[in-house]
Amino acid sequence: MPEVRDKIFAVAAELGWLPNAAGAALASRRTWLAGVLIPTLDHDVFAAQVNALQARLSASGITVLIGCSNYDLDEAAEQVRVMLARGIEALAVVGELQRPELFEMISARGVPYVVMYSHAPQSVHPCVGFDNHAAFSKLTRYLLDLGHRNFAVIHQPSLDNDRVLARLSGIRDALASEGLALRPQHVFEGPATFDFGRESLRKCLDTPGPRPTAIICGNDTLAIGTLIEARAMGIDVPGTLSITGFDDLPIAEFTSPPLTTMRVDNVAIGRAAADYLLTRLSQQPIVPREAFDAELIVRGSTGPAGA
Amino acid sequence: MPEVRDKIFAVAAELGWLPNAAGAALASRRTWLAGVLIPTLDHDVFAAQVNALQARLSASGITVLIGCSNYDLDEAAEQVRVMLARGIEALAVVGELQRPELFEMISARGVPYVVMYSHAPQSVHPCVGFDNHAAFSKLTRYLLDLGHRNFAVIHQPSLDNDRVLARLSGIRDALASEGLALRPQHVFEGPATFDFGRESLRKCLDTPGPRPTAIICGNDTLAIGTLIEARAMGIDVPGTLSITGFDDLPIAEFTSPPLTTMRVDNVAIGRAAADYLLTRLSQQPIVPREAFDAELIVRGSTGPAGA
DNA sequence: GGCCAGCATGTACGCGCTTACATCACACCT
DNA sequence: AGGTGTGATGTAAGCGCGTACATGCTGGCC
Repeated sequence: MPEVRDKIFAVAAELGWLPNAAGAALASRRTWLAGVLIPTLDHDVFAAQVNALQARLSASGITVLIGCSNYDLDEAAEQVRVMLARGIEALAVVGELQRPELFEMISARGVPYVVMYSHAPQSVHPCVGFDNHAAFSKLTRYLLDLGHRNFAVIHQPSLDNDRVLARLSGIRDALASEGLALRPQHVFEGPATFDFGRESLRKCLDTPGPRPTAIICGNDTLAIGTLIEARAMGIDVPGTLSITGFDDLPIAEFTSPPLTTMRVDNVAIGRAAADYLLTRLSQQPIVPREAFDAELIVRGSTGPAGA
Repeated sequence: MPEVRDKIFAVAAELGWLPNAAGAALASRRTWLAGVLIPTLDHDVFAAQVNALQARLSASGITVLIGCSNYDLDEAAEQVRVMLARGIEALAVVGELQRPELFEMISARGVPYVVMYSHAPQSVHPCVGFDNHAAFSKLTRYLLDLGHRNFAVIHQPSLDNDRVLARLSGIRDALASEGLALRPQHVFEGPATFDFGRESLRKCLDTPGPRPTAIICGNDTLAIGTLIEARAMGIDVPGTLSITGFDDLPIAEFTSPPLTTMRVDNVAIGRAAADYLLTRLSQQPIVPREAFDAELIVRGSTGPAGA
């Protein structure tokens, strides 16, 4: 009767007793803890991933420790250090651009890990995510096919951020394939806020020389800011200016005009990351890396160049 | 030289050693763990609070365990149980409507706790939040002063949710003070999505009898959905219909018309909750409950009735 | 020079649990 | 009837730390 144990636990719980996890961890050398390292919870994208990952792992009885790096690599490594000290048995980390010691620490302990969100084809790490470079190439390709030749980019801080860096090079490579390049004055880097999008558009249009006919934004927030400002300035979108975003926020469908953007299934990514770690934990054969796709959602904010 | 210890730790860290938290916890009877229980990470409001709380606590060397109840009271109690088993030394929980055993468990262990986000004046629990009832009374009062007499409400699920319940009664009480009441056909309860806002507006206007001149929405998402649909239906906002939200999402400023809503400083709430727990943990005298205020942000989506 | 206070150093116990192993009882087979 | 295997039950060791206490040492004082 193995259920006896459960009965004991049930009655003990009624008496207010709970097993002490520290004792159990020490004795069994199992903590049932996993970690997830993200830049911040303040982005829907990461919150959705973490939520899904946590739901999956907690269904398997494992508790997840959430660490926020605030986009700081040293902070990220430090967070992993404390997670390791707490005995995490698996780790999911957003982005593969990390201090080397981060990966060394977890490898030295034989802790299975997975890089979430980004997926560089030639990465040395197991990844569950999509190819940022390919996604932005596809997006740029779409605009090129629409006849655009003059581009601007408004993007979030690229420092230490492989996702943003990959997106930029995805754009640049697609342009280069047509012999085109970005004018430095047409590249704006700053906080991912509505205001930065607005302000960048104004600066962009104030720049002497040929105006861009398409603006690629690093995410929907920047794109919506740009859209707002374009509207305020009386600029015809997409008539004289096409604008794209990334993330497909729920609101993107309802801006005016509706925003052309790209969609990534963050819930699926979080779930897949959890599943990967779970199979690693159960010593089962390693499943091949899952590559997600960023889907282009064409709406009203983009159109033919010079229409 | 107490710094010797630090040197040892530093050199040990270089060798790849990390202190085992389970061992430390067992021996010192301190886990340096705190918990936070929220409905879901998928809402900016909670994500912001958790982010702030975590930042504050982690600065004091304490790790926070995040539990998501998915708006399920049993799940909430279960989450607290596992947190307790893991040895949390403090707990912040969103909402005071919880299974009694939840509070019993933490009280039995003498674990300090605080209710976040909501703040009922006569609550038996320490609270760090704002008064949902008062906030929606204020909002309703504002609309009444604008001459509105005919209201509709579109709100999120109220089951087991003290915040939503308090909001509804705040509206009802304010109306009652003018001898008014809500027609049941003008109250719509459903998921907090754009779509539910849109669909509710359509149903609302299809309802025979006098049409409302003002619609109070449970949050900005519902309000924006309503706004979108009103626009699509060619309804003049605020000319023939006033619409209000709650949360003051960044986008609220940029809808057309801009959304009248209420703002709550969720970062400050998270921080204050952390501070409260920290002082309780340090055995210092208990500071008085902090009551936050929901600030009314009047924008273009509201105007005089029948203007 | 001896004594003790004060500090540095060393040692061992125990936190609460898991688990491997020893013990025991029982039944079955030869 | 004795031996052996199976399963139930009991026992004790030890996981990796913190800490309280014992021990050793040094210096200052009478």
